[in-house]
Amino acid sequence: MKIITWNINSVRLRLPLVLRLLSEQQPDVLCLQETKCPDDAFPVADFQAAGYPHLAYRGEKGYNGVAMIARVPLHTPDHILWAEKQDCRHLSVMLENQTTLHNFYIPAGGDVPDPESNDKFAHKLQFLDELAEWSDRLDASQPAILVGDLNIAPREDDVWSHKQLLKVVSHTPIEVEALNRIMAKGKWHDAVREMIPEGQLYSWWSYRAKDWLAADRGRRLDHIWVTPPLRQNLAGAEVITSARGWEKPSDHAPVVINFAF
DNA sequence: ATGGTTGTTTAACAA
Repeated sequence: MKIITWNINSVRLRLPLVLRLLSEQQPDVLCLQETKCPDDAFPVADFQAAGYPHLAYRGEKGYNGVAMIARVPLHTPDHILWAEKQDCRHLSVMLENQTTLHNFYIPAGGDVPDPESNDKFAHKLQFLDELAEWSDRLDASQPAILVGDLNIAPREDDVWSHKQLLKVVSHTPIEVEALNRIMAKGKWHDAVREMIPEGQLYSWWSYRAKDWLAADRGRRLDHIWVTPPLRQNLAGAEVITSARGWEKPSDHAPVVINFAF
């Protein structure tokens, strides 16, 4: 089974890129974030025609939005509301093999890494607090997968310069420690880093760079986690960096996980 | 030290 996560930054504008990824990669499930698409405008027929009849989506006008595009059935779509907002930032389904799949879009958090002066950063930290409490209550003996744009690059080799990003939202100690506290409980394991344990690894490159590839000032903001029962089934991970260079790209690249079932 | 780009929706706002 192959699952891909991708922050698409408008599913309607980038529909041709999504269809290209489905065709080239043939994932069983593609999880999208930042669809920026109300549910009544989701391009259902295009995905069905591409061989992906099973869809789950929660969108809103202009911002946020999460979706799953699958060639396998997606049962009991559900969601949780986080940090006292109605944002479409979470979507979960049950797969045929009784594995729960969670798709998250964690708030970016604005520019200033101070919750006192920046409401958006306070919102991000509250979201992370609630994610920690929710993870504590999770039955990790059951197979579950968590994917999405978590908007945090936790490791020094998840960013182009650890030192230069210490005060940049996405790599500040307060966010990184919040994420690491969740991981330290042993409920979730970083599946991508279990498959690719060493070296620089990024999934996002800013639009503002003149030449994103030459500068290569990336960050690993997109993640795939699994509960302990699935660790033994991990069979490879990959960032499709080339997709960042496609025509009219998202600023995020797709992240792939393969399971040996 | 600063500005740099993109998408949605139309002058900001979010990322």
